[in-house]
Amino acid sequence: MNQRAGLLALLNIAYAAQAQVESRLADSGLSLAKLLALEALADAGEPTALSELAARLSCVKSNITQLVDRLEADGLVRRQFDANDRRARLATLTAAGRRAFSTGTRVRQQAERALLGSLSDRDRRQLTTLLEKLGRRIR
Amino acid sequence: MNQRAGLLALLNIAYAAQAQVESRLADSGLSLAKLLALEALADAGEPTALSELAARLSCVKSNITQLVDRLEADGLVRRQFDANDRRARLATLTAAGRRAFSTGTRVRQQAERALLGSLSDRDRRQLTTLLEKLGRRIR
DNA sequence: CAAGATTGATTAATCAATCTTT
DNA sequence: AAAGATTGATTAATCAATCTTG
Repeated sequence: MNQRAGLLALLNIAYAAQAQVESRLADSGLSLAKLLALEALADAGEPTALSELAARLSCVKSNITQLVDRLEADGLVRRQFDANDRRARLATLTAAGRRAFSTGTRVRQQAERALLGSLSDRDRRQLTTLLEKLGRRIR
Repeated sequence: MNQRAGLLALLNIAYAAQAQVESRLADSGLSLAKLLALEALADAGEPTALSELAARLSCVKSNITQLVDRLEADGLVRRQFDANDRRARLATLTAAGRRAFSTGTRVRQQAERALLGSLSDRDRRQLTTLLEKLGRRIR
């Protein structure tokens, strides 16, 4: 994409920043999508229904089905049955999943500091404010 | 994703903004990826090799192959042979492609104004400056 | 019928491998 | 061998349709 002003500038930067983080995470066999799912599970602290996971990650259920498929294939997550509702599947972190979450989070924070650390405190505050304004207007 | 500070805030806003534009474009049967390809062709003003297109859109060649497949199926673009280099394929806009480019661009600009127009001139200048700073640091 | 989850199709991007032409 | 393009596999997301259970 171009570096023209406006929306495309925002998209270009965001995608470039994400690519940067993804490439760091890839060294640990993770993607940002996978890491955020692990984080949601870790935050929940207990087996979590896939539909609940979809809500927390604000995406569609079928996306979670496939993401959990891949996480399960990686051995980071396990599916369990829900004793209270036999329609539901619960996802839980495995030991490897907890390890991946903690190293992945460290990697992500490092990459994030490398990116946003190039801004001064004042610039970073300004950026946060502007993104908040935009965010309010969007949804 | 969460609305936590930092990188994720940037990604959330960017994705939301893009989704907004995509949904407007979808009414005309376009996506942002397709529109940007049409724009690159219109800007070039002449039949353009797919590898050249990949360079202009800064993506991988195989992506362009498939994007042009879809644009060709939509009747917006045609592949031609290159008389000077028989390895190359040239993409050209059809009449429908030129029309789609012009209406799509109007839709995009409208959507963009609806998004960024919520910011004051000063805020918009600030945002541009900050994105430039970030962009310099990233690549 | 509605909720939970899955499956299949499609878009969009990547990478690796391949095929043709230079 | 290198350049241009394509193909096939994979990740990630969406939507529509389906199946099971409530």
